[in-house]
Amino acid sequence: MKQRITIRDVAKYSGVSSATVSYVLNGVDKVSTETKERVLDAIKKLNYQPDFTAISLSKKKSSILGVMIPLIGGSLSPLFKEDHYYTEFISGFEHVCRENGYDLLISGIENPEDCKNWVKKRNLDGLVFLGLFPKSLYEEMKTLQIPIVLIDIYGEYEKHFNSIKIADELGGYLATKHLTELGHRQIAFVGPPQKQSPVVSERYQGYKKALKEANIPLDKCSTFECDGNMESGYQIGEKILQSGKVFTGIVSNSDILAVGIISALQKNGIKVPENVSIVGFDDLAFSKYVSPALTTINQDILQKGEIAGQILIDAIENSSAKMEHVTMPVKLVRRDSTETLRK
Amino acid sequence: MKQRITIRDVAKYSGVSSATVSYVLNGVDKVSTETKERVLDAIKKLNYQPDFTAISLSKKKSSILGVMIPLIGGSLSPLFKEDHYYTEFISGFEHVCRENGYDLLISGIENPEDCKNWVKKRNLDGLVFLGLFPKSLYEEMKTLQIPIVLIDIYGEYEKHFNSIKIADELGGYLATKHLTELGHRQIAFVGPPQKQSPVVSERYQGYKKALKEANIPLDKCSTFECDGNMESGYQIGEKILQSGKVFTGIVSNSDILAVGIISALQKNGIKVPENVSIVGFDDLAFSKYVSPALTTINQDILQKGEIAGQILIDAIENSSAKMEHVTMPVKLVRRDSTETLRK
DNA sequence: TCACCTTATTTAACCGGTTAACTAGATATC
DNA sequence: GATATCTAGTTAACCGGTTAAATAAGGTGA
Repeated sequence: MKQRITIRDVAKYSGVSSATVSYVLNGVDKVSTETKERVLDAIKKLNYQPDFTAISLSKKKSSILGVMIPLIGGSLSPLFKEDHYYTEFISGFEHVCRENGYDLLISGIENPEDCKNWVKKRNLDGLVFLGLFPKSLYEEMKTLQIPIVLIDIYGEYEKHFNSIKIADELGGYLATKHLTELGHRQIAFVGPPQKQSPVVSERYQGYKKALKEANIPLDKCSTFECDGNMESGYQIGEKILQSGKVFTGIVSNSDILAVGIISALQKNGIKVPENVSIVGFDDLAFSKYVSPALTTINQDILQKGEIAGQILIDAIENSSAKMEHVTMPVKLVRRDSTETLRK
Repeated sequence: MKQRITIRDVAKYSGVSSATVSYVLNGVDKVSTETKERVLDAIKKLNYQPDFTAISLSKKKSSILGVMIPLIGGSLSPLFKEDHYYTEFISGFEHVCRENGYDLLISGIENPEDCKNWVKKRNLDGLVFLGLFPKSLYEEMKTLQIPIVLIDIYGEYEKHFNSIKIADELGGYLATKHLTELGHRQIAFVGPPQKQSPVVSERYQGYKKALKEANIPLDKCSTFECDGNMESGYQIGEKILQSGKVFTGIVSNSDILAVGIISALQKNGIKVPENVSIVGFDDLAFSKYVSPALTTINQDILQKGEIAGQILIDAIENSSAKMEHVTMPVKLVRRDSTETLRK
């Protein structure tokens, strides 16, 4: 069995103590230039690779960041499976992690205890919460001594953690205004229950605002509640048709939902955008290529992931770092799922 | 600063040595029932959580499995961002990991050295390669003493590692046969270059076989090469139109490509399936909901991830485990992107 | 010349577990 | 009754790093 090259091997080879090697490795300014060179030489010659496990143990710092994703039914939320949001976010996050020597651990979390234990057992240095978790979890997290970033979370817990979100209300507003400007006056809003998700609530506020500006009474429109996945969008699409009400415009809380809705409408002979215009939200990678290409509210998810990583790493390495609350911009991207109202 | 509860605290509390606690924790049959109870009681009372970092160091086993994803341009492959394949796989993989007390680390890999060092520095217990890597990487991996699972890899390296793949040739055959049975005789095959990807090559073999069975000379058809992402599919869609040749059927190497192709066709006034029938490959979560819903070759990606996890964990925990080579089934799922050839 | 800093380096304890080797007492074997 | 084997523990070294404290050598100032 091939033995691992340890710091002591390097020490022996270069004729110094292991402490000196460690100092060289950590850039502690205590070592003479020649010794340093000898050590670095030995490291190269022996192809020494530090063992992060040992470093973690003694420094109590793992250089690992955790990405927490809600579990539903014991499995990563169905959303994870179908929503590019997660992968785009993780791509950005991973990039920053890698560039700074951190690794990322992904885990589904079912209850607060699990999460806390997970952090403890792995000595995680930081955490990002990707998705909506029960309140008790945030409560538990307060007692954790590591930086945490909440993504897309509103409410009381913002105070206690770093947070990144987007201009959700503006997004809802822009989406709706786009439709009113195209002449639509019967506009439905589709999304998960606002009580569950403040993000939806924010977007809904924007929706209401745009309706008001266009002098459209709220009672001419309707809100449809559903889960966040495509299947749910499909079902809500059918429900809209069965509702008896006629809508010429739909504001969807996500592209994922929009795709499901469009699928249901088209299956029932309703054409998008000829009969119904629909605006999505997120501008996922695939939204440009579905048919019709989605008009949607763009957010830079990749960058969101990068910022999350930066905030965490900054907080870890720079103890004077302040709590961060970032609100990222949104913009309307016009494609083919919306058009001027036909008389 | 709150101190961590260690095994020695538990030992002191229950009046035994730390070794005894360790034995209890590891189920070593050396401890009397009463002592065991006392220890377990102390663990509960003190809310002791083992430190996996320390365990990793002494056992040289981290309980962490690595998921390696190719980097392109320093960032997780663009495919990762848009292809549900990855998330579905990871969902399955994560599930098995979690149930067995493993965590998963995700990292983009640029070159073989990185990968090897990564494994060393984190003491990873096992690895899954998700995507296509340069040959030199597999070569390097041979020297690693941990179980590895290759996903969708053909060729010489199969011998040295566990592998999971699907019946690719059959898939290509079924997709093509479906089109010939619908009366199509001008059928294009679209996918990444076969030289790069043996998976594509396999599927192409199936395609050829089906054409032959239908007495369609190969030269009436064409192969189009592209990358694996949607944008690439879109471009190839336009290229097909510009090629001057007329195809009524397209076999696409993936749903991702198919969506891009359809997008391009529709933008140019070509209707799917009225003018062109197209068969995808993978049956991703969203393929049911795009318009038209994709006829495609289904594979169970979630299960693929689960099997990958099982193979790794089995190999880690059971030293007598043999090398595994799994070929998973495929089946045609008929939806709306294909129809009988119109005269 | 002596006391006092600096600087470069070593020593050794520590992080929180595991585990081989040892021990003491009880039980079995001949 | 002497010896071997089991059982239920303990001791202490070890995993591979870090780091506070000790040390040795050289340089300064009075």
